[in-house]
Amino acid sequence: MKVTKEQSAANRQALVDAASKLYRERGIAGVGLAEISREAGFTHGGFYGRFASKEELAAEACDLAFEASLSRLAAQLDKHGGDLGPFLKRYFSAAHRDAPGGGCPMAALGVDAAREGGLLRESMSTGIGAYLHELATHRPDGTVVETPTADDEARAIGLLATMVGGMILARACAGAAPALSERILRTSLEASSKAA
Amino acid sequence: MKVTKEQSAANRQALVDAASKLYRERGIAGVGLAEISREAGFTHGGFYGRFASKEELAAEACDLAFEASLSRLAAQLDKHGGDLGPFLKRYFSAAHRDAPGGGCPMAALGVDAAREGGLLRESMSTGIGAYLHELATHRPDGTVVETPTADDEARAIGLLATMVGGMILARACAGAAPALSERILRTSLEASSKAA
DNA sequence: TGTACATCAGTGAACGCGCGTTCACTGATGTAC
DNA sequence: TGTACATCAGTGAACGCGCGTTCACTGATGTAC
Repeated sequence: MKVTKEQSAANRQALVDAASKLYRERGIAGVGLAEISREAGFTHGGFYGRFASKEELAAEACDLAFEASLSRLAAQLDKHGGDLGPFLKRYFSAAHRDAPGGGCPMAALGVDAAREGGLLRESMSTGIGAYLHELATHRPDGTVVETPTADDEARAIGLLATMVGGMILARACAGAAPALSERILRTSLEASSKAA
Repeated sequence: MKVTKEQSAANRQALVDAASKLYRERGIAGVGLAEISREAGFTHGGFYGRFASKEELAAEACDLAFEASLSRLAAQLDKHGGDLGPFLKRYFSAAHRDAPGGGCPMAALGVDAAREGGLLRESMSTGIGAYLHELATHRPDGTVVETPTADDEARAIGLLATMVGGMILARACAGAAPALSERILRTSLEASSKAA
């Protein structure tokens, strides 16, 4: 049955929402369109009326995850006068480690983007660029620059590498080596706080 | 047809070899047992005479990748008198970025270990621990300690996080944003060299 | 050392299942008069 | 404003395919005599 244009747009968005969460939790290859459709409240028959392919959904799901992540970063920076500390503390929390579905798109989907290529890698590349820009323009002393220097860029890349690597390592041994996982979180937080 | 015990052991090993490469290239969920068997030169019918499950193969494939990785690290440290520089230069090379199948198990399978859990996460946790130990016991000044201090541990974790995160980010935007990918490799190398 | 036979590594076909994708159909929406 | 009808969002069933796993079978290996 047909629904209103607004409802239809909301329904499409519900699919992207569900995909963004499930893909970050279990990977692109780990979740089927049927499950995503079910999670959003639909049958999967209508999928190809809304998306050209699974790849397109994955790319939009990645975009959405970056939007949320970037606005969280911007909000935290804004709230604390440019101090990255509070943001990093949340980033390296056990809560974030244990809930990838709502967390950092790079730690959750970076490897998938490398494997899948195509639209997802495009989205991921754009997102990484935007994230680096946000980090680079906010200097440790609290000042904000419009055009970051090479040093600003380098600081941002080092910081982001520590964030993504630390989170992936902490997740990779969570449960199996809990003490190690905690130590990785704590140490990565210290290392990134010093750098930022 | 039956084969000699030695041949049978070699055949089993060929499966682990193939799995170790293919899983690192395309992920655990991205490669089937039939393809791995074919790559090793067999039909997939005999698989369950050699392994209890796909999970068991994945764990052994991960173990093998760590063995190779750790001995490469040890060999480089040995060759250059404890200097990590040459190893890091190879780690952050375009060659390593473009050939995950023979490369770092943490950058390639860390996220899969977090998703799959079970035996794979056990293997990954053990491997991460061993890798961190190797890094921690080799100090930047070239000396080797038997029992690393908390500072040694922290240095190792910060270093490994930069390695894994930098490699994953470089791979995630390779092709789609080549200049950015190169910059991530170069900057991560500088950041990790300074830390080590 | 030579022969007879039990073992078992590997084959090939099949299992139920979920995958991404397609399509004929339904019926409420939104438009034309 | 009220009615007739075309549009099209969403349904439900089906497609071919590859998945992990199972199993009856084959025939060379390795052992017992």
